[in-house]
Amino acid sequence: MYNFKEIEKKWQKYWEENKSFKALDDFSKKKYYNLVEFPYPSGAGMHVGHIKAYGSLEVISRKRRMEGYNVLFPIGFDAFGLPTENYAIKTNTHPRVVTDNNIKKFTEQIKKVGFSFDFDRVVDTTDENYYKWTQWIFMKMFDNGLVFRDVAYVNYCPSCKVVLSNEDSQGGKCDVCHSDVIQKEKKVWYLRITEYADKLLDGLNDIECQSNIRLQQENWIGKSTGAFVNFKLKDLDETLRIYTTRPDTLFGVTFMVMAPEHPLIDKYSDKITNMDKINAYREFAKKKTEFERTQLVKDKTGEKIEGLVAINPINNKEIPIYISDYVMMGYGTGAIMAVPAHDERDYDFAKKFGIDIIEVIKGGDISKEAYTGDGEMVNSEFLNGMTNKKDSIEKIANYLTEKGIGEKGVQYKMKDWAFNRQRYWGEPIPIVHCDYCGDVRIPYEELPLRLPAVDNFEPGTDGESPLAKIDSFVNCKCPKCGKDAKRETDTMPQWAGSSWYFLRYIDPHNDSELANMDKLKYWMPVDWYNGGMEHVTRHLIYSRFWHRFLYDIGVVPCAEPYKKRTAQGLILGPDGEKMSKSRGNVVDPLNVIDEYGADTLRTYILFMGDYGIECPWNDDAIKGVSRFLDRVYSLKDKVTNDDRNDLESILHRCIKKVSNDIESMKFNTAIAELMKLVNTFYEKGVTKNEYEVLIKLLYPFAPHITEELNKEVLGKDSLVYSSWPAYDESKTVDNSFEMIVQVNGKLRDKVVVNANITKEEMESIALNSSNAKKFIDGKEVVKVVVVPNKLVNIVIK
RNA sequence: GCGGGUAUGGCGGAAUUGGUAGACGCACUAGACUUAGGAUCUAGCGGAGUGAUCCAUGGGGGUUCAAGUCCCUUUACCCGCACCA
Repeated sequence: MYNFKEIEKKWQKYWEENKSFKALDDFSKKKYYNLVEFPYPSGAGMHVGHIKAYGSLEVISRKRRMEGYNVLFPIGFDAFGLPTENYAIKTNTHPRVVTDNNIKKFTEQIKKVGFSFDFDRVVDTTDENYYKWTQWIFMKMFDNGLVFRDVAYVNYCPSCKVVLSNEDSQGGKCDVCHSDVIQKEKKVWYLRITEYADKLLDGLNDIECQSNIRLQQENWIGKSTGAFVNFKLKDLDETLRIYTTRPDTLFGVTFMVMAPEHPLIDKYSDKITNMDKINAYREFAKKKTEFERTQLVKDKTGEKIEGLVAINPINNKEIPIYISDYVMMGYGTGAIMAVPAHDERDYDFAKKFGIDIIEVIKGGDISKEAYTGDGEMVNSEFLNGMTNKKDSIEKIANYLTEKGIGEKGVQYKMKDWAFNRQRYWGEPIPIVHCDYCGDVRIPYEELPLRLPAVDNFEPGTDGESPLAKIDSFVNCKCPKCGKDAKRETDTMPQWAGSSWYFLRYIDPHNDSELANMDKLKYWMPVDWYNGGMEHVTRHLIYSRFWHRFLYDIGVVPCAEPYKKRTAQGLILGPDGEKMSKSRGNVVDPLNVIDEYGADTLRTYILFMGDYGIECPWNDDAIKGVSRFLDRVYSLKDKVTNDDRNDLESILHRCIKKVSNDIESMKFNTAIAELMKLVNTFYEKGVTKNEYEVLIKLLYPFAPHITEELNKEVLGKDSLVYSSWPAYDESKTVDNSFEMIVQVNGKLRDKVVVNANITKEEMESIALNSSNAKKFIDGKEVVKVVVVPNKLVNIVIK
């Protein structure tokens, strides 16, 4: 085996000393900005998954440099967050120390893989010169009315003792510890991300990405259009406001449902005659876990609210009101008009509680089930006879507006971003609570608002931030009135720092602004962003939101930060299961580098399968790649100074295939093509020029060995800024091809023929081929199909 | 329930977008060189058959000169969202 240890060390040193991957702020050059999701520097160090995640754009970056681009390919660390804090608590070490150690370890490991990152632009979200600007953005949002505080039911993890956003508690589980999230009433800070819902939705059109990435974001934003309708409560000066996507079914309403947490219930508790039952039901609903709620979908529960009756504004009919947990307080208005004939949930509920079912859309059999399809409107007075859903909705919506009983409306599934965490290791929220002035942000000159030193990082028993115990931090003067005030002691969530890091790479040491506008104009937007699918409904949404906001206040030059977004598939353990410590199937990349070298590891990870799809690790298969690189190395002794052109078309086809495959992230077939080329060279010999092509095409995957061979065999300096091989389309075709002869669609013969043969010639050669003749003889030839440059199909009877 | 995806040898995976199914690699088999091999090289490698051939891309049906690829239908698995009104 070639001496990869020596070679890899040598070239890593060379690149570092020559600052080979430094991105230049030279605006005259054509730029390319490749971004990979920066790692969380955990104590476990680098994972093979990191290498796959960075590997794609590593290859693209190396190729782009050879294509003459000024490439920005940065790396940094997303270092605030719970795992570090928990580790700090466990080992009684300061999170700063833990973070510094982990970053150091990670950096060493990244360098050992030979990634071509620009290490002069490293950002660390926990560095005060960085989080100063995270706080600055927060304050700008505060100034622009995008930050508010509210008492609400929020996702709360009882184990981590922390409030979670919707994005952090998907599926009802805590993102960090996976315990069941409960709903707790708390006063929390929110970022008004819903105000950007439409912009985030529209912007998706400007991002080149796989359809599932776009779709997931669309679903997460969850826009629906419909109408709000106000129902009067009988004998009360009160309206019950509901949201519906089908206002045209208003004549089919036979009951209404309020969420258990709906405020009108408490407001009119004196009017409600069965309040004891209602309260009992609310208790029952509260106790249900997310799991139970989803399991009992068919079996609706609820209670009729006695004493409150609604009036249908369209026909003044009296409508009973129920309470049920199938209506959520967090969506729409927390109350619905129920149309059992045309909604499955309402149907189930009506059947169970014996409520009338009125058909207003023809087409189904409502005695058996709800009909949710389209059809002719009936029992609906002025809507009767209409068959187009759009038209009937439009008509009723106009009617509602005219009569002042409702209006068109839009709803989103996405909710505002619960933004505070009761934890130490995060950005302090730069807000002061003053008894006289309310919530006041600190002056910009006071940034950064530093994290104070503490001894104990444990949150308080009531889920209080550890910062609350530091009097010197908490007690301060109100920036507005100068009286005694108290600082906010919660910190920002993990996702804050990562929502704008790609901007800081552009100008990482700027201490007067987030980043210089001229530099931003040059580098932004990010040309290509690769990362994990798991961030599509979190980081990707958040960072697009922040960037859109920064665009609106004129800090960045473009609305959408990313031009193109791709995602890699997971690397599974050798057993085909997700890698995890508890399963014991984790592959340590450092061990692989030790045994086979970084070039083999990098190339193998991209060779193992379709880049976008998960694929199990295979300890044996890596040997094939190791063998391949060995064969490339040994080939150096076969290189001749000859001049020849019999491999010309093979070479040009190979350049074309490898170039195209890299661009479409089909790295596995690109590498397969290079293996084929090496096999050809072993068979037919190789000249210096041909060898150079191989070396250059292989370089983005295996840079160390190719740099070495480039120097040793070709006597050239470095491949970093050499040129990417070009191919000539006209030279990719041979002057002869293998013509396929089929009889009734079945392969019967192969004949090598001249490339510029006519269709007639092809036909006659096919008809006269001895193998085909055996099948044709004695039969009638009905038809002959000729596909130029490919095949002839003889149809017989 | 809704939305999206996948199904090809013993394994990971290819297939110019309707035109030679199984590229490339692993594993395996035989041989060569070796004191030795977890090294290297040569040959073979979907199934059946001595063979010519036949069968084969989850199952069934269809369109076509030609289907892994298009259409209908069915099964299994994976992923995302989930009582969103």
